Amino acid sequence: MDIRVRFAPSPTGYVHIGSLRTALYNFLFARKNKGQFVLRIEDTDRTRLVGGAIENLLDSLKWAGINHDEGVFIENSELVQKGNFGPYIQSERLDIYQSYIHALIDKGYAYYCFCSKERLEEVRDKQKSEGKTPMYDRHCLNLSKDEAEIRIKAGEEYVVRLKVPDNEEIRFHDLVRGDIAIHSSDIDDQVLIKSDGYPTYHFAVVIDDYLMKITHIVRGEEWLTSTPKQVVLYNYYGWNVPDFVHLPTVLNKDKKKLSKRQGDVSVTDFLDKGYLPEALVNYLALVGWSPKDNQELFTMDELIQEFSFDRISNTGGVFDVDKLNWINSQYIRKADNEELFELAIHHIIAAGRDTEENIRREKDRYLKIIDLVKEKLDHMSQINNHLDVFFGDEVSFENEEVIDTLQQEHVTRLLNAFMVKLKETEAVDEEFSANIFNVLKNETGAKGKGLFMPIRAAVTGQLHGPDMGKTFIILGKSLLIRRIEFVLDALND
RNA sequence: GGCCCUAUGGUCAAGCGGUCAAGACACCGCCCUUUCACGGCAGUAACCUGGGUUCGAUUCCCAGUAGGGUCACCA
Repeated sequence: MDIRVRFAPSPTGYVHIGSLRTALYNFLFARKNKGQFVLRIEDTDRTRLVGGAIENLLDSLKWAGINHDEGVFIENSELVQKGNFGPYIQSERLDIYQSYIHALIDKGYAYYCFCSKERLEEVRDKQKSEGKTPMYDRHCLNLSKDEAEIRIKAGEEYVVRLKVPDNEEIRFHDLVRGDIAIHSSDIDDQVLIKSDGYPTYHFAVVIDDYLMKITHIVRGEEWLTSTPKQVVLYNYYGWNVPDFVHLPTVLNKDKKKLSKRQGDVSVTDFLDKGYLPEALVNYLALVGWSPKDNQELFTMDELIQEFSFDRISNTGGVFDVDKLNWINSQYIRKADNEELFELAIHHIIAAGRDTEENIRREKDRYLKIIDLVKEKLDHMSQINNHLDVFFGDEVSFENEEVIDTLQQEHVTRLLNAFMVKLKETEAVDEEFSANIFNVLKNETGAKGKGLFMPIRAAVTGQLHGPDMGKTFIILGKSLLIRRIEFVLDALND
């Protein structure tokens, strides 16, 4: 049997990082087993729809390199659907759900319910106050078919509910958690069709997974306890139950489900900060799954090669930004400077430093800077922290220590000597950079930190930073001269 | 509260009856670098508790405890 899996988000906004991991695991499993990966849109809650959410979702998946074979795609900024099991958007499958719900009602496996929301509320409140688990009291279970039809014709609002079997142990197998059994008396008579005619998740997911021939349902752990409801449906229809794989939750530092309040949770948040997609995917793969050996850095192909459900852990994992940063920094160091430049542009503009036009005009210079500082970056938005040093005639002193360094007695003489050499040289090139400190040492007698630090302080305004010689070359002769002039003036005042 | 899942260092995690209980991130120290970073080396730090089963439990079973999930006409 061909392996078929699906990722089935609802278009209610940004893509959560946990969802991305679910999509990733589905994708890896499909690729590893030469199966099909379907993208289905679950938009049955008409009240929570967010415009543009599907496009955003598709963009995020594409950015991450998680590609599907079937379902909803975007082409020439139009949504299109591909595959033999469509439509892949649930709101376009209403007639399908209707026919399947009638089969259920006819067999007595589902029933009409006319209870008002107010009544349901009352029943729930009463049950809660008695310390019971709130559940539908089956008030409408025994309405005759005739009566139901009369009330429907009269225009009364209704829903269709699942008739959960009495006194039965509902069992299913999960590839991560093993055998799970829940007693039917703990399961509510779930609404299957809402009063607006749309199906609920629990109904639509079963119909669609069946019709789309899904073999493995890989989804978040939050679905684990509602799985029996779906298993009941499979049994009523006489369909084979697919394999379930419930993934451990991605948690915050406080071990709660990762949520927006506590920082970045959406894929676009990470894109905006300048994380590389390969790095995010690499890190995410490692929260909840581990390889056989101790490998930490994976290409997508390597992940596909190594991935298997039996190495998924069964405990929720905290999303550790420190480790993400480490992985991202590894990728940045290996990345091509051109690629990093394109990424950096976005952040330099966002920081209000310069226009795209100007940045591109100085591309060569930026490429050298990036090459020099990329090993200091966790993510590309940090590029801005390293740019001041390379731009502007004036030097801003980072702190008191810098000023103390420059106010040492020998420094004016040292800087003047440096100035002379700068003016003498044709260009500040590698040769100049390689020799200048020795020359200054011989001429001024300054040495060690007394030589090196004042120059660094004068040129950059800081006491630490990238290699001095390379910095000289990037700055160039004229800019260096203007800066030394600026500092000498400042020291005179 | 009912039901379900889970329990190894601060974090991710390996382990699947007998190990001095891996590795990575973070942290600390040293080396390299006349700075910072990178890199290299070393270090601190863990099997939730109590009962069983067993010659022997981190590993299997039960209970407790703790954490998480779920109890909607949301997914």
